[in-house]
Amino acid sequence: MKSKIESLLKAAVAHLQAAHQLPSELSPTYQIERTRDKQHGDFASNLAMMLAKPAGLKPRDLAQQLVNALPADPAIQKTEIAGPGFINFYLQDGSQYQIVPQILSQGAKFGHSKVGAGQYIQVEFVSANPTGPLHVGHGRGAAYGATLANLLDAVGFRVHREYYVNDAGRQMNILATSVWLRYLELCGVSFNFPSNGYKGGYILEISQAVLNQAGQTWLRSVEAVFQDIPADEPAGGDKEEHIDSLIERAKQLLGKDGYKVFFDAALDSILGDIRDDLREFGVEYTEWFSEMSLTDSGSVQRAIDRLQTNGKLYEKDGAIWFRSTEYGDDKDRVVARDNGQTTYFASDIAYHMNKFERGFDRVINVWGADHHGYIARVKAALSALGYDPEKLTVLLVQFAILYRGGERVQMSTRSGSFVTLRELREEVGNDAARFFYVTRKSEQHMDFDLDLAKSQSKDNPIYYIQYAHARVCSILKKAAAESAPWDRESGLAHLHLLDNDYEQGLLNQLAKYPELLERAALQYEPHQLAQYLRDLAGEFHSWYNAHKVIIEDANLRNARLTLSEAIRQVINNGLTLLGVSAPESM
RNA sequence: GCGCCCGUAGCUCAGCUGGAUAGAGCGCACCCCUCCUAAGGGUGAGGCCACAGGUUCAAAUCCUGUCGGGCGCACCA
Repeated sequence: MKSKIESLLKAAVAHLQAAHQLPSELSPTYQIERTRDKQHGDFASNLAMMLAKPAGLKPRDLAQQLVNALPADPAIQKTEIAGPGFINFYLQDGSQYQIVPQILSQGAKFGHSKVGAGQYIQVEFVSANPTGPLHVGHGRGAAYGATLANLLDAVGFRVHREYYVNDAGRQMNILATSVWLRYLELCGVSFNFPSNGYKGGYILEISQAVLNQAGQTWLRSVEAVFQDIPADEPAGGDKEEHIDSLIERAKQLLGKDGYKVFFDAALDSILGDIRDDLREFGVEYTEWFSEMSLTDSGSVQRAIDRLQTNGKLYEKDGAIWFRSTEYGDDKDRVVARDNGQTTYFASDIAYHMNKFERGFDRVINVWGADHHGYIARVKAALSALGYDPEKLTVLLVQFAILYRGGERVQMSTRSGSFVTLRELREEVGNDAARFFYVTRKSEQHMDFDLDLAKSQSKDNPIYYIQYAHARVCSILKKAAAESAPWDRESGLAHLHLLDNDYEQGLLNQLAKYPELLERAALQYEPHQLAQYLRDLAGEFHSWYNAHKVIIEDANLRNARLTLSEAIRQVINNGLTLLGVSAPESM
């Protein structure tokens, strides 16, 4: 409907331009919105106010000219000029009912569109280091990224969902070494565990698994392990030097194959756990992209060479630096350390180069808000490589703060007392977790009330929406049981009987759904869909309480059953995009 | 100190990419099931949209500054 009105207005503008009443070089943006108040008709446009100045006319006078030039259309009953110069459109009586047969015939596809025009878009999200289980912070990124990808899919983009696996680099070495050290402890060796090592309980489980499988093959004496290793921090040394030396010692004592046993055991176990966790959370990926593959395939070196060729690198203090300040970054960044090791940032450059080489029309990164400082350097790298940094959008997700019993749940990575995503899912359920995570704007700090997410009452928006869905199912069942089953044809033929304010409001709300989806997708704001569903469920519950559906009058009954089914379909479609189930009974 | 995000009802948050009287839920005070699931509905109170300037026919929305909160500023990942 909006696009129809837009084309009418365009025609009017063109007509006035042809008559030289408007300058010909105008390229206005056509804003047509649904009115909030029925007194202002069904749709309104502010076009006359926007064009008043360039046209040299008073807004209301221009509005009058536009209205005069507007082609007649059967769907428009009348237009009015109101307020400072709004053009209000009143739809032909009866047109509001058209949405119902549309919903019924399109079913699960209702609301989908083609605005994405098949553009190839990558959404990279979560990408947590495989050094431990996902925690509740990652959960928000997962829910947000997955829902965003679903939305983009629904409006016609070709979506590639990707998880970047940081399986290379120092943290992985610390992890592998930690597993080996725990293994040594299980073999009865006694020593002080490095303060910078990974201490979570899951490490011990991996060590135990290696022990079960390989026996004491990789047991080395405490003397061999710790001889000439610089002191750890509690002993007055440097914890970084300490752990780095232990990593080297592990590689040396275990050999390439032995070290790989621990490295792979750690990676496979933790990454496997992350995959299971996300799958159970309803999050699926097109691709799990390995950082190691970038090094192995020479992409990292290739990216560095390309920057070198473009004159964007220089050497200082033995390290190789990238001139990111040329592109607005705060300072230049190191891509290769003085010990020859390439940095994490170098991998990141190669990864983003790879993304662009794969030919995505658009690339979206969903990052934790604590990474915002990296945006400038990554975009700088893209520019320096000769790509358009505008094609990359980085969306930041703020952390969620958990509350239980009105108290903030304390979390800290250092003490290991963080709440895992799995614990959250087990406590509140997948549906509530998925929904709660996306009810707020992603860049908004969020309070996650665990008690509310668990409560089974109208206070809990997810139950409230699911209950609306179940209620419709229940009505349809009840109607069939009372030998007054829903007659779809009769219902569609008598939609005009739906004339009270509740029903009119519901029809209007349903008609908004396709526009809502499009906006939520293009603005990358899944929370709009969550809000919408809450509103739709609310209007449905009010109607349900005010008017009975299963009544004697067969025509009105069927019309109401038809409207109910349309509501159910839209709620189902929306919940599906959110990754939330739509139960038939509760 | 510099950069990014955020300040809307007592609380948690929307506010349709600048529009016509600022919305919802919770909480609070009342009310509604011989009636399709009360896991629901209704009524009421509650706001100088942090503050000060500016742009505009029009600002919660855009710009500048101030104050307040969060997060970043490694040859770590």
